[in-house]
Parts: sequence; structure tokens; C-alpha cells
Amino acid sequence: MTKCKCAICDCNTIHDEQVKLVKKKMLDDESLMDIADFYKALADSTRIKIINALEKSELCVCDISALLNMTKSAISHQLQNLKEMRLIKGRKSGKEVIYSLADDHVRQVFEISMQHIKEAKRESKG
Amino acid sequence: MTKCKCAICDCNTIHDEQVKLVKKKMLDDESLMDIADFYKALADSTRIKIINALEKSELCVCDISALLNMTKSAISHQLQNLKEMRLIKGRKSGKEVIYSLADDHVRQVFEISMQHIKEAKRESKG
DNA sequence: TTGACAGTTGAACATAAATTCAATTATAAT
DNA sequence: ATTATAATTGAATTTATGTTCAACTGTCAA
Repeated sequence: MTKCKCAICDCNTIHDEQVKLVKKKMLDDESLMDIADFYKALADSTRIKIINALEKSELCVCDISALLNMTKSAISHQLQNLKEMRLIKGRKSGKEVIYSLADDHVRQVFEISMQHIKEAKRESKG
Repeated sequence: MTKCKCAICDCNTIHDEQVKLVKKKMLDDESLMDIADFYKALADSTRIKIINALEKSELCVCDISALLNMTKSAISHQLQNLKEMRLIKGRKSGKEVIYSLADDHVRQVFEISMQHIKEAKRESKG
């Protein structure tokens, strides 16, 4: 329990040992940024809907627009977003571009988050 | 392949069968919103750092402020955010509030997302 | 009971992200 | 070639989010 040296926080009593330990064990800043960016890609209901849809079947931009009742432009922007994060991939077929999920991680993460939400809901009710 | 009826998108040729199938299989809007909200909680580098820190040890607000070199106010706001999503919990100890992870889902999701990022990086290099 | 400190809170501000809009590219059909 | 359509793009706009700032609450110690 000592006074913190840093200029920003006005802490007098920090738990030195724990903080030192944690600092040592924590991931580097760049990796943590990457992780946050990964979640950012999933942190929007439009993109989540797109992913949930592509879990069921590959679809073209047009299909997704109709499905979500949104403009092709809005959808296309979000598709680029998801593609950049390598969550989806697109293949060209004539004038259309057919999109599908890039790999299985999305499905896995989806499963776990569903579980968490279910349990969190149960707790909040009980 | 028919003209879409909706007013917003200007689609002429949508793949009816697939869209219909997907619509049937997709989760309801509320659940999809909940999932997006869950990811929103993780979609910020400050919050990710907090979670990564709490994976290693429970910590008070002061500790986290010192660790991340940020004001207690900024940290506190984010802690409320994470608590609301039931990702962390806090217990009072004298003047301090000690925070820790709420359950194991966070750890699990973390693992998978790390895998995804590693693979995505490998691909982008190859 | 007064002062000091850990933590929280709400409003203001600053920044980032989503959607719209207009224009453009690429492909297919006439 | 010309036209039509799927999709993309960049800039403008709108909306959401993170941080700061100042004030406040609760707890401990003198």
C-alpha cells in the first residue's frame, strides 16, 4: 500500500504486489488492441444479423438487403467491415458477390456468448 | 430470383428460397441485440485491458487506474459498463471496492478470439 | 465531527462509428 | 456500343461512445 507515482491517477494506496504481478502477466498492448478490434467487428446489431444469416446460408448483398430491410450501400459497408476482420469472405458470381462465413471461430464464439447471455438473464430474474 | 417487395432496398433479383430459409432459421431480433450488446462490452481496449488484468488477479479501482495510467473516473465508468453486462463483479472492502471476473465465459471467449486473431494474422502474412 | 480518501455519478465535450447520398465500377444482356 | 443492374466507394451527416471535469457519497481515522 504505497502512493502511486504516476501523474494521472490520484491514488495513494495501491496494492503493489498484485499490480506488479498483473502487469507482468498481462498481454502486450498490441494484442489487446487486436482483441478489442475483433469484438468491435461483432459489436453492432446489423453485423450480428449478417453473421447470423450467413451461418444459415451463403447470400448475396441483395439478399441480405432484402432480409434486413436495409439499403445495399449500408450492407455493403458493413460487409467490407466484416471482411477486413476476416469474419466473412466473398466470391464473385457474374454480377453478384456471394458472401459466406470465413471460418468456424465465429460460430464458436457465438455459442459461448449465447450461453453467457442466457445465464446473465437467469441471474437478473432470480 | 424475383423482384423484392420492400421499399428500402432496390433489389430486383433476390434468391427467394435461401432468403426465406434463412429468415426462418435466424434468431429473433431481441436475442441478436443482446449478443451485439455483449460484444459491445468487449469492444474497447480499456475494457479489454481491465478484463485481462482481472483474469490475473482481483483489483481495486485504484490499482486498475495505476495499472492503466488512467483516471479513476474513466476506469469507474468502464467498470460500471462491464458490471452491467455481468462480466465483472465488485465487493466492498472498507473504503475500497474490489473487482473480479464474474464467470468463466469471458475467459473462454478470450481464448477463441485469440485463436482467430492468430490465424487471421498468419493468413494475411502468407 | 471533521478531514481525508476511495469510489461513483451526471453533464459537457471530443471522438469514433453507422447510415445516407451521390457517384462510380464491373458485369451481363440487348 | 448502349443500357441495366449488382455492388462498391467516399464524403456528408447523424448517432453513439469514451473521457474529462466537477460535484457528490460513503467510510475510515484523528
